[in-house]
Amino acid sequence: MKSTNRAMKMSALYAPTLKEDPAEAELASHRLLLRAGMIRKQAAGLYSYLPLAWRSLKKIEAIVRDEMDAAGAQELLMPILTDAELWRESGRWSAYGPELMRVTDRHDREFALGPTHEETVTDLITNELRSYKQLPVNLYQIQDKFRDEMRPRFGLMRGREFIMKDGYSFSATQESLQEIYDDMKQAYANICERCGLHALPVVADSGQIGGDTSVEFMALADAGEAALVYCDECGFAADEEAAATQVPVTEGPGDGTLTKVHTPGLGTIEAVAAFFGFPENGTRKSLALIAEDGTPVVAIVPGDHELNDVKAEHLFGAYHLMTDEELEANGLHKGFIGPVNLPEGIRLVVDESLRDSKKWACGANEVDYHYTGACPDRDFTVDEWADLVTVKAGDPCPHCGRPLEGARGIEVSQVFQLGTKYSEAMGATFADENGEEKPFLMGCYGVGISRTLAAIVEQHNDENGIIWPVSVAPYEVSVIALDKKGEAFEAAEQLTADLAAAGIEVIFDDRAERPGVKFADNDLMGFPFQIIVGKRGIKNGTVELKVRATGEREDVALDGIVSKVSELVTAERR
RNA sequence: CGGGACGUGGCGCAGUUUGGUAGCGCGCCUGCUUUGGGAGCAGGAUGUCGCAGGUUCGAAUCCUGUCGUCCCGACCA
Repeated sequence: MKSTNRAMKMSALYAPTLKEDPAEAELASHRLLLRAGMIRKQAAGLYSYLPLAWRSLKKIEAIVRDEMDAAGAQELLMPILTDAELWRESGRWSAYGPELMRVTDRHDREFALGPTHEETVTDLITNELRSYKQLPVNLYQIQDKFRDEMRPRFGLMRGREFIMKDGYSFSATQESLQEIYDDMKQAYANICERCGLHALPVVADSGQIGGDTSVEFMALADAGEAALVYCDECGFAADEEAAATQVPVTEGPGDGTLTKVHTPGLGTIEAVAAFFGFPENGTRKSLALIAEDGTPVVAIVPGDHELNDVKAEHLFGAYHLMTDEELEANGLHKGFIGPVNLPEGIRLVVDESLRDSKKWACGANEVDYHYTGACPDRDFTVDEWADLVTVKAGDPCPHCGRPLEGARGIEVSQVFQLGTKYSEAMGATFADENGEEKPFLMGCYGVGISRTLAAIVEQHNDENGIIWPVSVAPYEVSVIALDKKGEAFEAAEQLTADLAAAGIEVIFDDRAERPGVKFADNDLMGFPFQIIVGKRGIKNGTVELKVRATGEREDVALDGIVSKVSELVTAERR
């Protein structure tokens, strides 16, 4: 089947643009996609993709398919509706919680609208893949996914229905899984690059197993929901919540003898540091909390750092900070908590970074008093040393020691080594070389297609609208006819046809609008190259070429414009 | 789910405090003029004021309930 490259007429295009910012949109991507007539909301977290957006989405999908196929993955398509039985087998019917969209058929049989397809794909292959000789297999699909988000937001960024590429690999050995995982990681880096996204592969899981078993690709953007730290020097990057590093600490004031200091009303780190004339890092932050099992705990981190919620949950389960009543019941005083003279029965857990520090400035467990020179083992006993801090910008890189940069990011994709989690739960096994039944080693690999679109807009826009990278632009070139008829209009019409014949994706702004309206709409929609055709230029045999990204314009001879634009476009197709 | 805000022509908003004939800008339709950065003049159409009850002679406005949307937080492509 040969596809014909047709030019689109903007007079017929369904892309209702908005002059004013929609009240509901805050984020640049959300606002601009709405304004450019590319998406419309159906309900919270549910969007229609209008023709322009759909073209861009199909281009992103094409890039993803190309990279997947090149890496040896095979595309298939599984049902969106998935049997509840499968979810019960894996334990996720309950574990997934209210986020799973559930439906019931006329026979009262339960189903879920797939939020991801580990169960379905495992069920699919389990009867067919019987031998290690058939492995590995790597399958993927691109389809709509459903998640009943507690808070859909930011337009396409977090929807209840969204387009995802989800892939799953089945291996006989860890080496094979690792190999596919590495290939997928590389493919994902290529995808971001080809979509014009500046993204970092970020360690997502602190890795109890060790090594990198999950990496998220974060498109850097201030609007991103995730905070991350990264190192420009060695390329290390980690989710702020997952990052682990040795935080440098300064010693507190004093000569090292335990000294009680009257600090009336100084119940904050800031006030105490100021009082001693010392950096906040020289103080110790003590937090009182109740672990999931009810144990009262005092957790201590360097004064200028925060307790990491995720790490704390690993240690204490579903913990909570003590309320005022609980503090009182445990004999603790808000603002003056510390490791010395801790009431009986309170477990003391301290961040690793403080292990070698011998002169602590900390609360005295007495209202209006602090200690300086408090020393572990001599003045108090630590029950457990653990990694507790939230790493922040400026902390040393765990690999090379240089200061980490901080940034925010949009998680556009993730690769993950699942191991035998699902295959074991669902009894999916194969026979190995020795005829022994073993659970498959699985990996899963996801790309948020619709989110990628939003992330691209987030990174590529200015006050006038979207600036599409050529590789994902709905049209590569727009031809703007300034006149509604006559010689110049006909020249524009002919030029459009010539560009289309040259294999360029072109849209012809033939609307009976004033020039200002056309310029504004074309900028808003963000076509990378605009060719402006007016009678002024046509008289001299020229048209004007405008590059959306730079705003540069230049007059180009009409008979040379097709080859010139072809060159420019081809150079930037990826 | 907790906290906050908001639902008024297609879009953006005023009007609600202090109840009394529903308004503005943009867009839309018609005509004339205009035509290289969101035109001008003239004329015109479009609203059960989210929904349901209630109070009142009278409700966009007050009360109760309900639905929806957005923002902040806990989860995730």
